[in-house]
Amino acid sequence: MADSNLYDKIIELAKRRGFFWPSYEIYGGLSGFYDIGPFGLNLKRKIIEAWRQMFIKNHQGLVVEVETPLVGPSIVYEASGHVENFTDPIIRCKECGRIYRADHLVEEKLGINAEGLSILELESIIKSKGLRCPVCNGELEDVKSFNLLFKTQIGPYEGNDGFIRPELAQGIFVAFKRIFESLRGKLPLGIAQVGKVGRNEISPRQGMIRLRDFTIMEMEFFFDSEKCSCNFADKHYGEKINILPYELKSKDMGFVTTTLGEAIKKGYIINKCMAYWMFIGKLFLQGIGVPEDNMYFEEKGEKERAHYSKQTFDHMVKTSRWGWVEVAGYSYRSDYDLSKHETYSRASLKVFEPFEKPQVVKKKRVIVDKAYIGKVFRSKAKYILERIENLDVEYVISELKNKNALLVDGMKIPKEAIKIVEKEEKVSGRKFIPHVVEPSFGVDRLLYIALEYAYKEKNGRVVLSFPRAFSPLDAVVLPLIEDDEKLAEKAKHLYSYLISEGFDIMYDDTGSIGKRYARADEIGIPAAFTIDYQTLEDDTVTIRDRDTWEQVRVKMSDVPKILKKFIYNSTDIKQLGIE
RNA sequence: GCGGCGGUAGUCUAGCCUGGAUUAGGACGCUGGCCUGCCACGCCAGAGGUCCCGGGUUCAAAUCCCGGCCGCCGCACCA
Repeated sequence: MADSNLYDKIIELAKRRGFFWPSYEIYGGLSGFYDIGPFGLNLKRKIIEAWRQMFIKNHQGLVVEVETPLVGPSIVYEASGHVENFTDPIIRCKECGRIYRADHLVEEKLGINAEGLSILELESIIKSKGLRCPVCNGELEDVKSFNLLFKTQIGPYEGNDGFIRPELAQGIFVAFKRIFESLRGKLPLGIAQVGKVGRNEISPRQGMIRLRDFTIMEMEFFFDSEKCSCNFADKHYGEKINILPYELKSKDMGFVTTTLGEAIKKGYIINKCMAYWMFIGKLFLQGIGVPEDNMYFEEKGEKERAHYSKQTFDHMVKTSRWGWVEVAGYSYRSDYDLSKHETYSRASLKVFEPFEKPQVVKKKRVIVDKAYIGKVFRSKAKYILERIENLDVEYVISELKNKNALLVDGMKIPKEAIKIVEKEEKVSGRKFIPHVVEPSFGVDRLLYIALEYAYKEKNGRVVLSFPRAFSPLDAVVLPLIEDDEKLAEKAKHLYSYLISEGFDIMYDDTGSIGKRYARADEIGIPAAFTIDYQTLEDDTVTIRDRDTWEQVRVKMSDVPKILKKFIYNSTDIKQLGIE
């Protein structure tokens, strides 16, 4: 895997065979954008399907999938903290063009704590102190803010700004209450989404690894933080996990291999739910073809984490060109997002949990003589009543006791107009904001990684040995000889038959049979059916295994059944033959 | 964004330093023909190029110079 040319070979192959390539090529290309071609899209679709299987279908009743819009109004991203935290103040040198973080520059050069300062404040400090470029001593331009959100305008009116979502999560948080209620209010609940997001990276590199427009697969897993109910994690405590906790990272150690149970017990993973989904994520990547030794979970330090996160693990996978690459992040977002949206939207996003038995609580209440207030204060009455309502009962009691009256904005309400009553109240449950754990995968990175792990060379030929279920196509149908109408007729019949059975099939009759096998191997097609002269006699065909190049004969009528077995049960081809 | 290196048919590349006889050469792939009874077979013919884009220098630019775009590496950046 130390072959750094592997990347070049894959990029070349991906372009030539139509897996993916840089977008807008005829206009010179545009950094951070990639097109995905026919074979690449099939593969991508299968990766997404596998994720759905692992995270959603295998957890029916616990995890659901939704779809929310790509563009959101600015208030949503103000609430989520992205407008504020996704922005860096930057400043550019007029002479050499170097760009600095304006706040960092002020802190370093002037020793002023610049945290939280606005653009204008930074600007005036820099101007008044005559700060210049620390490298070339050139004059500096004005401070600008750089936000990684793609901004757009909604409708024809200026000022009605919107943003392209930088993650899928906000669409889910905003719709949480509706989804939760429509599913009859049960926790824990996972809400998943697959879709495109946009992040206006300053300078994307690394091809498919860092894009400005890409597909992610996310799940927001909502649970009651007071009783972390992820008991389904328990039976997997013996499972192996490669993990690098932050405390070990500073010691410059590599990851450690331990068990899920140990990682929780030692406090490496602070939340059981998170641990469980990390385990599922591990299985998912193994399915794509990444061996366990080539992946681990790396904890992010406090400053490296996103603004919403209490703990984050990056799911790292080894690549030939870039070493360890993050393909997924697992964040403990606590109740950060729902709380923020509650504040900004003024909608209650709390969940109600009934007690087993309603509790009876004695409670003092302030009863105001509304008729008196109305008569005396007239138009101010409504305001006064509202104010009193919001006062603490104990405060009212002590005021009445000490002053024989209650003062509201200087207005005096006599003791006689206020009564304190003690009442029994029934409390039937508690309200709380659920906590959230979020596993989030980058599909396009996985697409590249699937290719890299599938790439093999055999006898000087390239073979993409995808796990069979992940191959862009299921099988290829080949007449042995190019120009034989009888063979062609049989082959086309098999071709249509397999298509009608729901398989993704390619038909290839051009060139020598060897060349066509090679071609299919390079695309990663796991099975090849060859129609030869024996087929004309007894209706049998050969099935060839992409990885071993072994062949056995099977009955033509059995082909769909056999192909299904071959692809989904990882069956050895030798067990499929007639004898 | 800075610095270094690079950008030539679908793909990989020769040519660039030392500007002109190069009609921009080759390999693979592609198309057609012949051939072909199981692993990129052979022979023949053919199509395919804004030499990344723009400007400049020059009688003349793929070639030299400047700017831009894109890619790789390093730095910076990467909620």
